Amino acid sequence: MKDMNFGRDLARKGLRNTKHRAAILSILEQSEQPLTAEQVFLELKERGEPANLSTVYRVLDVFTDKRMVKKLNITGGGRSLYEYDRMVHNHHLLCLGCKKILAIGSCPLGDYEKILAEKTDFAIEGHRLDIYGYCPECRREN
Amino acid sequence: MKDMNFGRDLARKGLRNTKHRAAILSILEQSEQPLTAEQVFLELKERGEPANLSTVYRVLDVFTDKRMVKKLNITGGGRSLYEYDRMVHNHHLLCLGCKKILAIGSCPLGDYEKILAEKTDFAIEGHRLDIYGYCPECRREN
DNA sequence: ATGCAAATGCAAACCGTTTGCATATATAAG
DNA sequence: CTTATATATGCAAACGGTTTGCATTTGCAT
Repeated sequence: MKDMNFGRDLARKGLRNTKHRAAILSILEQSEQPLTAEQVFLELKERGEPANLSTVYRVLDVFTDKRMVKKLNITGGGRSLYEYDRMVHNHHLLCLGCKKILAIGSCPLGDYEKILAEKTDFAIEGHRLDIYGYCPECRREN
Repeated sequence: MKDMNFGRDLARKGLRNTKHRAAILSILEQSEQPLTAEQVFLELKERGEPANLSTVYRVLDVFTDKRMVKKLNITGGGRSLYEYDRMVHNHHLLCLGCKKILAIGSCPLGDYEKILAEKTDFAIEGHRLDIYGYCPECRREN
């Protein structure tokens, strides 16, 4: 967080340092929540670095390829979310009321994957786990 | 499986017994794999009960509402899959090679959800867990 | 400073899915 | 069995998020 140098991060990944890319990376790095492409697009406008929506998609794609950003499909259908990749394995807890998303650092699947690999003879590469429920605030409200 | 009466199942759910609905339910019930709307559409044609694609979507929606079918978003983006709901909690193991999907009856998340509920004060309602890897056949091939 | 590969803007295409409306059909009432 | 009516279907058009082709601009190596 402190003293981020996104230009250097881009160069390290072999990417050109453009203001849009630096801005998008900054937006995602600073966001508490994963963001949609459109939210990134709108935030760029607010920051005075307006970009075309297709540029936003292209940049997010590149970042995803380079493992700088994670693309999430938590909501199931429709739109994707993007979050800054802090290089930790995590999952997400989604509030069905206010739709807020909490990142969860722990993962209960290590042993299970081993058991599953034995049982099925699959080479397990990974998993997706999202958990949903109602957050304390939303529980209080109804 | 034996002696299925889909017309009766439909009536029990308050749905009219049409040939498309009975056929779609039968197709899903007999399928080893979850199917896309288009696959259902094509199979209907093969069975001599051709339906419009929008009808297929509407029927799948109704079935999903009535909990006769589960709508899956395993692949992340793009298309949804539909599977006959056998009323058991399950997860899916997807082969990244041949894309086949295995249903897994076991679920490792019971205790974890309790712990998470305590830690976060969320009321946990459910979760989504998909696991991916390479099946025995695909492992052998490369 | 300059040349070239890569990034961007713009508009149009894309693809899975949904919708409005006219017609056809299943079911309940007589 | 017939009829009335609510519901299901077909068709074509719209939709929403995302992608793409192409002309223009920009970053960066030289």
